[in-house]
Amino acid sequence: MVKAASELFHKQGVRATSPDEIIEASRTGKGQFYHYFKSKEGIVHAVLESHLEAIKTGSGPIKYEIHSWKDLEKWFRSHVDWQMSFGMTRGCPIGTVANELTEEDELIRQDVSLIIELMKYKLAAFFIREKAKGLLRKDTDEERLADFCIATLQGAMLVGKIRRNKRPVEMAFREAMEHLKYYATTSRQ
Amino acid sequence: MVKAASELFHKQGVRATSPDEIIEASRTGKGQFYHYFKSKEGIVHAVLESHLEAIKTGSGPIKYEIHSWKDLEKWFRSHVDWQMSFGMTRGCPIGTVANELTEEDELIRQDVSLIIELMKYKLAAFFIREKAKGLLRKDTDEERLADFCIATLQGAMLVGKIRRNKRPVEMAFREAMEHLKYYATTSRQ
Amino acid sequence: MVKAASELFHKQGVRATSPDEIIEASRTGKGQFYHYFKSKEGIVHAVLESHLEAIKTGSGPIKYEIHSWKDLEKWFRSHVDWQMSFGMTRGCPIGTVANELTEEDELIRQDVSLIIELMKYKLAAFFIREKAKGLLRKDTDEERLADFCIATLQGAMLVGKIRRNKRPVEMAFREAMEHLKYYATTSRQ
Amino acid sequence: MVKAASELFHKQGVRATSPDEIIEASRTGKGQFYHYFKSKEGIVHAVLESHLEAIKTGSGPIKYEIHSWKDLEKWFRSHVDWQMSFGMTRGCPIGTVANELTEEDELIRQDVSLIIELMKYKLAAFFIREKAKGLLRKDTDEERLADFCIATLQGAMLVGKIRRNKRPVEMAFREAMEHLKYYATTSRQ
DNA sequence: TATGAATGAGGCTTCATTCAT
DNA sequence: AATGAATGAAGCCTCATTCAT
Repeated sequence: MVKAASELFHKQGVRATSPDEIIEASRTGKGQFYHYFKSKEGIVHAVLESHLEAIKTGSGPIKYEIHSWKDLEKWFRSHVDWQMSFGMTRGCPIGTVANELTEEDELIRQDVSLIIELMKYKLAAFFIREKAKGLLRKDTDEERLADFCIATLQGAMLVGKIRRNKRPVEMAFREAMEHLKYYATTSRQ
Repeated sequence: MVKAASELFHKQGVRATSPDEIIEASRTGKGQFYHYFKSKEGIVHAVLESHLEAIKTGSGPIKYEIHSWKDLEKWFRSHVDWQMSFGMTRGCPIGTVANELTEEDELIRQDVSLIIELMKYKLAAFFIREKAKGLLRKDTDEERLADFCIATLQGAMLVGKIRRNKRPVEMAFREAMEHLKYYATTSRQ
Repeated sequence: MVKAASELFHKQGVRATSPDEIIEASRTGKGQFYHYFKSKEGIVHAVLESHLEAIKTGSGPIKYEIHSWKDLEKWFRSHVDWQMSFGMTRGCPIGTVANELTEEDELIRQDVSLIIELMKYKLAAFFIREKAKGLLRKDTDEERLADFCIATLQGAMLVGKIRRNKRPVEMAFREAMEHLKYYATTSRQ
Repeated sequence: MVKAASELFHKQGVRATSPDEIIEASRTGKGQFYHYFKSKEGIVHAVLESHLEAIKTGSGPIKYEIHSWKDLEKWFRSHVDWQMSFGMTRGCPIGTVANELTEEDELIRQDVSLIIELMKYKLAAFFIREKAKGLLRKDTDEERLADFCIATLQGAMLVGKIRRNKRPVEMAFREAMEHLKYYATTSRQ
């Protein structure tokens, strides 16, 4: 059920997905839905929790355990690959939900915020370790780099969907990587 | 009417905005709406056209005539400032519309795509001019830089909305600027 | 539409009547209902307003212009007659709505309250006039008598419905009339 | 469970109370509910039986053992007091259930009818005894007086709830008492 | 006995659009 | 050009009840 919802939210957004549609896709009854999730917001929450879990545990198509520059490259890469598997018709599943937020959806906003922060710390952890190893410039702000990665990622995927084209995504990712590596290379100087 | 719709779409998204709401906000009648815009899609199109126009003509809060690094900095800066004026509760108005696209909305997708491309060429134009002046590394791919700018912009604003915080936006922008300037500084070497 | 709703509310109560049922009974469309009445509460309000009007103008089956003891008798009498026309299966249409009120229904409560107050003053007016003519004991509290009439009326009709029997209604009304007339007769002493 | 249901029915009516609500309020499971009461009608029946029992045995807040005019006064009085304890937001619990009856609810109607008849005979018993003692006019119809009491009671409490005010209740009760006592006083003549 | 998952009909409301004036 | 009444499909949710454990 959560899986069906997750898929639909990713495909067409939260607003465009009705409980009925989720119910039909998951072959259950109406009551079941409202038995497990008090409301539509409830299932959005559940879907986001499942995303959080996927990032934590490394299930899901994207691996967040980054231990080398190669891994980071792969992290970017797997996003494009995944997006391409949908013919460039979708963006990031989390970004898609996030973008639809309004001031009313404070609870959901917090869920998304938590996910973004987790992503951020997973990335920052890599930079911190690199710095500890002396492979990164001393004056690097690791969180800043993580924020930068996430922004580029989210934006690139959105543009990819808009343009239905992987090129801008790859271009943005390449520039981002180059920028990040610059911190590494110069550290060796 | 288009203005009212634009405001509502930015605030709460397209799907969450009903023709009735637009009609009420613009103090018109139902007939008017369907007279001028054949359908809801019609007004989305009109709103996007108005954004396109705003970018072209430089009306609107963001200036796309970039003639110096200062201007580019200002371009980023004015996005955060604008976002802050809504208490960090909204993202980019174009990104917000774009995000809700599904495979059905091909026409609207093209409208958004056009806007993104315009933005891109406005940015690329700056890099091209800089290169022409010999102030940018010869091997720079100007479009790539433009793609990178737009991705970072869209992503950063989205994260800003998610976190309800300007910090990650500023951080991402700073990194992006640093990266871009790197092309300039090294060009002097 | 209001008429159809009024009839259904009287027959089965407000809660047991769905907008759909009203819509079907009045042969309109769903949208029409919500176009005229913002909500179900809206039509309850409208129905109550129509009752208020009926009392004010004297349309409706009960006449509130009471100018003699005969009229008062007839006022009671016409209530039983009306109730009998439904085979003693219904109570007072206003009481029926009133009884379903909860603390949430403050607006509706005020509507009903207004009707009851109108009924009260129509009745009190008669007693006042009688007193003015010297046909009622000087120490009579006219409002009190009116309150008493309304209470007996409402209670008797409810009991009539419960028992499906006109007897208790008539009995209660007879006692009430006797009590009221006592004020008149003793005034002659 | 019956107690929880009774409370909820009194507060918001039968229709507005779902089995789920009763189950939650009584901290049981769904199965329990349908095990003990075959249906929602079943628990309404049980609640009414508990009211009947309360009147028979004199448990409950209202005493029906009336042996003096003082007791009768107290009978009326305790109703207002009880109603006031809910801030004049509720009517008579039996009247509330009764009001929602439709032609379908024949079984429940009979339950309520039985209660009303019991109330009636308890009251009539007092008048019969008074007459036997020669303290009531010979031509008094005791049942009629009882019907009158119950009607006034039900109606007054309903009006009290409508107006959220104890005054009309007290006024109606005072008139009723005066009327009843008139039978006693004149009997002495 | 006891628990709560499962069911699907139906309740209230909004939506996008068309029609009549 | 302008107004808002009319339409009915669909959206979100609750209800009363049954079933499986």
